Parts: sequence; C-alpha cells; structure tokens
Amino acid sequence: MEFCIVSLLADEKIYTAELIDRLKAANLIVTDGTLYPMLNRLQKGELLEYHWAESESGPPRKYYSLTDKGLTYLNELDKAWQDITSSVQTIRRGNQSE
Amino acid sequence: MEFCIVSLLADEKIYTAELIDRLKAANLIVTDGTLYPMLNRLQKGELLEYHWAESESGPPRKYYSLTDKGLTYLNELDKAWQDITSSVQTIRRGNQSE
DNA sequence: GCATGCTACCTTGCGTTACAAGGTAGCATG
DNA sequence: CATGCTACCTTGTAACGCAAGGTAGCATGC
Repeated sequence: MEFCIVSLLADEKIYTAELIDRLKAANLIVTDGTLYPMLNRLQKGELLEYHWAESESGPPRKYYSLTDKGLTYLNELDKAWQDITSSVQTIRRGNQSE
Repeated sequence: MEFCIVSLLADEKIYTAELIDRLKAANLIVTDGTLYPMLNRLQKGELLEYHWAESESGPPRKYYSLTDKGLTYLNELDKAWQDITSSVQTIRRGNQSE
C-alpha cells in the first residue's frame, strides 16, 4: 500500500481524494481513514512534503509530493516488492499441479 | 504468507520445520511462532488436515495437507494475488519516470 | 445572512497479522 | 538418568487497514 502511495506521488502532486481515485482506477480500494495516518507518518519521516492549495469549490487541499529522501525510499520499496513477487513465483513454480 | 503456505501444502505433506525451510529457500523468512497459529487456524477452518507421523530422531510430527476446501481456497488466493500484482503493475506503469 | 450540504482534513477503536520470547514435552545419547 | 535437541504451542507487542465518527472551510439557496 505504502509502495503504491509513494509510487503515485513520485511524479505528481496529488491530494488525498485524488489518490483514492487513482488507486480505485487500479482496482485498489482504500478509505481515507487509511491514507491520512499514512501520509502524516511519511511526512513526519521527511519522505513526503506538502503545500496547501485552494480549491475552486470547497476547502483548501494538501497536495503531497515526494522528497529526495522519499525517492530513495521508493527505490527500496521497489526492490522489496520485486523480491517478494520473485519469492512467491518461486513458491508457486514448484506447485503448478493443482 | 498464507498464500505461500497453502501453496506449498497443495501437493505435499509437510510439517512445520520443513515449511520454514522451503520458505527460506525462496527468500521468505518466517518464524515458527508465525506458522503454528496460522496452521491451527487453517485447520480449524477445515482448509488443512494433518496426521501424526513418527520421526526417526525425535518427537512425532504433524504433517499437514490440503483439503478439498483448501484447494478451492488456494484458487481464490491465487486469483487475489494476481489481482494485487496486476494492480501494482498498473500503478507502477504510470510512474516509470524516477 | 443564515441554514444546509458538501468537501477535506483528522482521530479513535477494532480486528488481523507477523514476530520475539518463552514454555512444555517427547525422544535420543552418553 | 541427566542433558540436549527437536517439535509443538502460547503470550505479549507492534504495525496495518478499516469503519465510524468528528471538526471545519466553503458554497448554495432561501
């Protein structure tokens, strides 16, 4: 999940509702109660930063973007994800019989 | 994790220490404190069954195997895993830029 | 200009999962 | 028969995602 968030923020400044929409478009259902704590945590870890921007219709929004540190972190997550999928593939390869 | 366990038990009767070895061989590190509760849970859900078998050197072992219900469950997990990897791929595909 | 509603932010409590640590007991070995 | 190894299992802890609920800005309609 974190991997997906950080990945989406890699080259775009997005606020929470947009994030949810992007994830939904990829068939990943998440609620805002999941994202807000995660975004705050990542921001406190200096992996994300944000700036306020006014909305045309409603209250202002927090647009998040990746810091340099966050970019490094993304590369680690990317590697970790590759390791996991590779491991699962290894497990599954031995058991094609079902 | 559950997916890996169920997958490994699909065509072999294995006991816990062997399971840990197979997972380790695929670069997945798990402790027995993780597996025992999981195996008991799956067995209570009638997804796994076990039989005792004596060891040549030490106490008897519980050899687990998949039930029919467990096989159905494995197919669900397999589909779920494919969905997730597909979703992550979609997310990543839009962000090759870093 | 005030009430209503929508949007966006955030918090709290719950269930689940994986781990570390510790505990019991069978069996073999010297 | 004492020691050690193996195998089983439990307990407490931390992290994660979700559901539900809560605050507050801004727009809209009367």
